[in-house]
Amino acid sequence: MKIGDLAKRAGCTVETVRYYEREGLLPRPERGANNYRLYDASHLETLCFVRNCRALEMSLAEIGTLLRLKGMSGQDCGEVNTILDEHIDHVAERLAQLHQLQEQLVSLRRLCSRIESVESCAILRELAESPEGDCPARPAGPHVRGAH
Amino acid sequence: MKIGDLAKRAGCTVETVRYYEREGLLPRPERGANNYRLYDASHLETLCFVRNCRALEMSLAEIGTLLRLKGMSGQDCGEVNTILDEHIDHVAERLAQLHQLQEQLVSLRRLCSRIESVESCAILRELAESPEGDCPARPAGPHVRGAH
DNA sequence: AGACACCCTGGAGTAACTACAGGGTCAAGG
DNA sequence: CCTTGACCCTGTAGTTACTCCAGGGTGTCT
Repeated sequence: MKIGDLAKRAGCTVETVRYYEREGLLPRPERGANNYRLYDASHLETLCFVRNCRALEMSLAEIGTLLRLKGMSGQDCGEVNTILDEHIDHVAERLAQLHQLQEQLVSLRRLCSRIESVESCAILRELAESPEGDCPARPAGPHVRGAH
Repeated sequence: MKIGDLAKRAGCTVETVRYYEREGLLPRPERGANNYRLYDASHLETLCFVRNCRALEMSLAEIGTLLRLKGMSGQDCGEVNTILDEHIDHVAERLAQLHQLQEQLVSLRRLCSRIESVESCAILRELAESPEGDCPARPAGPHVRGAH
């Protein structure tokens, strides 16, 4: 099958397919007399593998490692499990970080309930504060320490 | 003050300060006879503003807009609130997405509890599945549809 | 005079694509 | 036979928000 068919079946663009080939995630396929790439079912499987991993937001480096492990028959899948566990931890950390961020944003947003002038807007004032009392432009205002 | 002092007070690197200047977020400061940049308190305030916004993961484009609004005295802060609301929505969407991702990852991980060969590992099999039954390499295996 | 810390400019590198520009190939229709 | 349109090719540049040099100048201390 040609690159357009492959891409459609895997749900990505032809540019992405060529990109994966350049990055070494997809083996270089045969070429027809017209220099078109010609793919078979195993290419499709590999591409689906990559796209599924990307949908789970793994990095291409992680996916490359998984593909190498997948190809080493006789090997056990302990490393696969480890990579997945690490990725799960990574996502958990990012989730915690975003939760905290969301709280900070919401409490910042509450500082200005009604429309005021930009000079008196407590949001803008809060955002101009220095990390450790170092921004001397506005000496000391009402300000939500602990919110961030 | 010199760029190193400014950067230290705002908690960032000198490269980042110069980058913000290039991007138009920080006004071009005066230069000394030695061509060194010379900053004052208002530069520090602006830099703190940018860094605080970045800590809240706003984009530099959003921050630029906020800075322009902040500078237009006489203006009301309705647009500021709108930008913040949109950013909060954006973070909320990302949070929901990551929650779903985490569930998918955990149920994928459960497919392989003990160490097996890479040929039989259900994680690797699941990851090779096509989006719509299109990957014909392994005709039909036990497989957790609905997990993703 | 030398060592060291700081400053300058300009350019390359990061992740994972996306979007061309400029060209070739192929099948169908007029 | 010619054209149109859909596909394919290579190679390069752009995206975000920095980070990290290379190669050079400046300022202070000993």
